[in-house]
Amino acid sequence: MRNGFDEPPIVPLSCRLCPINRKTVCQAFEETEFEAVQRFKIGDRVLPAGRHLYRPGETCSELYNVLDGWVALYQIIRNGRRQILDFALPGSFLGYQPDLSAALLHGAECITDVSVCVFPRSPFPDFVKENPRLGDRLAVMAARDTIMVHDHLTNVGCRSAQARIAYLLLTLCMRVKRNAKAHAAPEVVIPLTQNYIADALGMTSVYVSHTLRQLRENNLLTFKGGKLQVLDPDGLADIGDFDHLLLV
Amino acid sequence: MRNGFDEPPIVPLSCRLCPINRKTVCQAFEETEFEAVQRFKIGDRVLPAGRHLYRPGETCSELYNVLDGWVALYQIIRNGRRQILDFALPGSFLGYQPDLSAALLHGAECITDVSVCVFPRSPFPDFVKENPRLGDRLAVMAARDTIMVHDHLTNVGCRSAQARIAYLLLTLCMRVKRNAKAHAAPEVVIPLTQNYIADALGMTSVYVSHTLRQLRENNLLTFKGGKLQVLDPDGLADIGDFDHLLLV
DNA sequence: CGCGATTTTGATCAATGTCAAAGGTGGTGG
DNA sequence: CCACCACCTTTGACATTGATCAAAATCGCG
Repeated sequence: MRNGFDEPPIVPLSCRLCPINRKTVCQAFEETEFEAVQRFKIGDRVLPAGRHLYRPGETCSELYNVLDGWVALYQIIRNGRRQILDFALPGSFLGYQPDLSAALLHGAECITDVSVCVFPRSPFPDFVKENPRLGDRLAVMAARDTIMVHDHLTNVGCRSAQARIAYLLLTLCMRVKRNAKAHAAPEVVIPLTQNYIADALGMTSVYVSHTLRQLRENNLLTFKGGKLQVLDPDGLADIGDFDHLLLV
Repeated sequence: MRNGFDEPPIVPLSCRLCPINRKTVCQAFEETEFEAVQRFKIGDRVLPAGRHLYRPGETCSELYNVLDGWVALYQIIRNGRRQILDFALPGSFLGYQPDLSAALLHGAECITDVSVCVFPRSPFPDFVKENPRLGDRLAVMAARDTIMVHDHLTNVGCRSAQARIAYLLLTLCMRVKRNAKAHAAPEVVIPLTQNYIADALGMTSVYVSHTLRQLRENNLLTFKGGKLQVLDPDGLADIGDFDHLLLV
């Protein structure tokens, strides 16, 4: 009903078997407490690519754990430009903010088909009070988000176009590999169009295309059809002056 | 001793009388609990302008509540450029991150003389466990920080030089006025050099100078010696396409 | 096969950076 | 009280990056 679309069906899933229960807010719970979470959650939901979980300025009655897929968190300003703030991957907790009943300042758009686990929003503060470790866990996750946005901001503010793209792709590459642990595929799936990359990095999609060609012509990488091949990791890290420090 | 300087002396202050005890993490405590905070804190400290609370890559044994003054949070990348992530004002809680024992990824430099309330770092997680509302409060504050960085990122990524500066100054103006409640002074103190502004907005200080002149010549504002006069609030909000939405 | 969305390419232009030098400003010590 | 120094700001000429516009090529999909 939200956004004028029919909502996809809700599919129940056991929290105990949830593939991301150690990565998201649920890490705050012991194995034996999962049934409380199970009772609290509304269910699971699948959204097609292009659908919005919520839009900037909306109020929302839910909170989301990303189970699968890629989500873009973004803001839009009056001049029409869009800034992508972060790409949310499985394990991200979406929609949390200081005042849960206030309008959301950012939006969340599904880049791929996405499945989420849905929490009800208004009872959430009480749920946190009943589960003290949850507050702690939320703080840690929010602090982690802050660090990621810091790095993103530094990328946008301090680097050239080539460096911005190199850095972004390397970072995403690391995140994807960390999730899909232990397989050294030559190709990494990064399902972004050049337009998403442009909106994330504060540039235009045609300049992204131009810059990607430069990187390709220097045999640093290949990026086509949402698949990234890093041909020269060291060269690319050098271009992107990627510090290898970040473990985020 | 840190940074090779002598540390300024520590001055004890009553938490109950603390001017910012309702704004920072301490908001989690009841009036009657303040003595626990008082026992936990190390003391207060005054640092001169230019001094660093901590630098990127350092480990740190403390956490800080800003009592007075302006602090720049920043990152530096290999090419030597610096990105200012946020300006911390009284009430900010500095140094918190997901893994407290890890090296800090950003630095904190005093823009003005600054006074802080100092917490010990390693006992902090236990302190949070003993005071469940503190975890909650930390989460809220971290979420608030995330929103502020989101806005900052959008500013840097989406706006022109004029708009970036207009937006930043308006935002800071609001924050300052909110702190020093209820006096409609014609001048607002924003103790930043053009270089700080440049590093915050991903531009050079000479272009900041140039752009400030444009704004001044259009009778939008005056900014000299760290004092801002907004001559044309509506015009400035228009240039900075400032949405008035944000209540952060 | 055909359509919409995405990517590519090239030409041109505007915004911002770079460099260099001159002016201001405030603080410190004599 | 003055002189000096460090730092900040201003200015102008020029270089460069990245945006804009427009059109063609490609891709994915029904």
